[in-house]
Order: sequence, then C-alpha cells, then structure tokens
Amino acid sequence: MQRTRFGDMACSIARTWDVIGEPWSPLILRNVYVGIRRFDQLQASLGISRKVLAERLRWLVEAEVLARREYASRPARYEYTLTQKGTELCDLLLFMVRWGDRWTAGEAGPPVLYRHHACGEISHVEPRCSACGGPMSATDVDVLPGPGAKTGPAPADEPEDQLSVGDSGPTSA
Amino acid sequence: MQRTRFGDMACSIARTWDVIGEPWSPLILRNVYVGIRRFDQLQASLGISRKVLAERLRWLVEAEVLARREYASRPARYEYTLTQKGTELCDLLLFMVRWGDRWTAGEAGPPVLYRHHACGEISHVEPRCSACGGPMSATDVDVLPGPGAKTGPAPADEPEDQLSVGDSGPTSA
DNA sequence: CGAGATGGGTTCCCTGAAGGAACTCGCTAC
DNA sequence: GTAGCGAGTTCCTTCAGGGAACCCATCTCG
Repeated sequence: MQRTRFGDMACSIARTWDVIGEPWSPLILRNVYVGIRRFDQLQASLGISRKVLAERLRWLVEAEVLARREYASRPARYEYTLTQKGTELCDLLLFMVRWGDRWTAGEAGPPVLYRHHACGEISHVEPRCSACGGPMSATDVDVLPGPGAKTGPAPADEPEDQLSVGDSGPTSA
Repeated sequence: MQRTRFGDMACSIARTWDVIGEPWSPLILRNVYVGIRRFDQLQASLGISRKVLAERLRWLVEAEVLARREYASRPARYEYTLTQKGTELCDLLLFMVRWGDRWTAGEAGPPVLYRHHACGEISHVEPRCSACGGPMSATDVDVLPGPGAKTGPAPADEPEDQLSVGDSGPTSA
C-alpha cells in the first residue's frame, strides 16, 4: 500500500521494509514457518482478506522469500514454503517475538515459547557481536558510512554523512 | 492504515507489528536513533508527508517508544527521544540491517557499517541463545504454547495448538 | 448422473489511509 | 513590520485494505 517505495533507499532497514513492511507480511511468514502453507489455511488462520493474501503471496514469491510449489497435480494444488532468504527473515521474527514478549505480553506472559534444540532450554534470542561474541545492542555501536552508501539517484542532497549515535548533549545547549 | 488491528492478537509478532508495522515507523526510529530528533529534520531527511509524520510520532509517543521533550520553551520547541522500550526496538532494527545487508545490498556492499564499542571491530549482530549462548535461528527451535496463549476474545476457534516446525513430510503424502 | 465440497484464487465495491501542498501560530531577528 | 523558523494542522486526491461474492477444476458421495 505505501506509495513511497522504500526499496530504492540506500538503507538496509528501508530495503528490508520494502520486502516485509506491508501489513500481514510477517504474520504470513510466521504461519508458513510453523507449517501453515496453503492458501485457504493461511486465509482462515489469519482472517486476512483473500485478495490481500493473494497479493502478499505474489509479492513474497517475487521477492524470493517464499517459493510456490505444486504439491498435487490433478487438481493443481499449491503450497508456499520458505526459501533460505525467507528462513533468515524468520530469525528476524524471533527478535520481534523477543521484543513483543518483553514489552507487550503483560502479566499473561508470552503466548508462545521457544525451546532451543542445541541446549533443550526454553530461552529467547539475544543479539551478539559476530566478531567478539559479546552482547551487541544499538547503544553499543558506532554508525559509519559503508561502501554502499550514496549509491542512488540522489547524489548529495542531504548533508548528514557521519552519524554519531547517542549525542544527547548539544540539543539542550 | 491497516484496518485490522494486530495489537489484540495472542502473538508477539503481531503485537510488535502493531507498534512499528506502519509504513515509515522503523525509518523514523532509525533517524531518531542516529540523532535526527526534530520534526522538520525528520520530515526533510525522510521525505515523508508532514501529516503522516505527525500521526506516526503521536502514535509512537503514545506507545511509549518515543518521548516528546520540550527542549526550548519560548517558542516551544520539541524533540523526540528514544525511551528504553524504543531503544530495544533499535536492537531489532540492527537485525533488519543485518538481513538487508545480506540479501538486498548487492555488489555495492552495505550502505552503513557498525563498529562494536566493546571490541572495536566492524561487525554485525548475530542471534544467540540466551540460555547456552550458541547460535539460535528459526530452524533451531521448537515452538510451544506459552502461558499467554489463547487469552483473547476468541476462545477455541482454531484447532492448531501444538505447532511443530519444519515438518515438511506429510504434505506430499 | 447431479450435488456438494475443496483448493486456489479473481472481481467488485466501499472506506480509510498515504501523499502533497497550503495554511496556521507563536515567537525571534533584522 | 516583515521575514523566517519550528511544529504542526487542514484540505483534497488517489490508491490500497476489507469484505463478500463469484469462478473454475477436480474429487467424492448418493
């Protein structure tokens, strides 16, 4: 629906949003992830309009997040499965779950629990640094321009190049 | 925009989506995170409609993701800052960056790099198990109903209670 | 044989959200 | 006294989401 396309921005958040930022998309992914793979199943379990579901599935297949597979041929029947790209999006979903559990679950507790295969514990996902393995949150990093910065149709419109995070000082001066 | 409110679903993904699932929301968060805190700055840097920006900011403040702070009083001037809840959402943004870098950046490389304070390395965020510290992706977990499951106005409409992940077998049988 | 069910959509209309531009309002600086 | 800034609000248009109905091929039941 958003008329502004985010896919062309030089920002990985915007480009990720371009893929799954439409309403229902993450919930569709989640349901495919847990094994709800057929059109009618998805429609019934989500309560989504069939029209919108068809649009989303088409988009997600085009983005190579889902694959459309014929699982029966004579009445042609299709199911949607996760690609590698889509499976890694589910890792992102795990983080959404984590945040939702912490900030929106309330007293009832989390609606769903996750048991880690490797250790068998009920746990949750935590952000760690790929280099040192230590905890890595948004407050633990500096933001620097990378090689893919400023490669778009907009050459030098915005003056901000070096972004410093967390400088809470100067605004009150 | 989405007329279906996701906030009432017994799903942490849906509830997280309810907070930041509208277009522009994550980009607004990202910009506040990097220090773009004022209305006009946000509007100019994103190219968002002023109307939509005002709506989003109101919503995010109401959701306690952002706080509206008066930084000058006589012409009243406001800025938006991240709350703790909002800061933790930025951790989620780091994961969106990770996925976007891997799957949408292409040959140009990531537009933005992140340097971890603790180790000084340019790195990225990785999902780890909070219990054992090992890698934890969506394919490494079992999904189980939690205490907050089925606490809504819909008592027992859907038959699916135990969700088993990755059972790719029975559909082709 | 016809009736209904199943799966996977498409078509239609209606409402409401996004985009965009113009306008407001309090205050300051020249 | 007029220009300008910051922070919105108002108005209009267009397009996407919601919902219901419809379509089509095949299988199954009686």
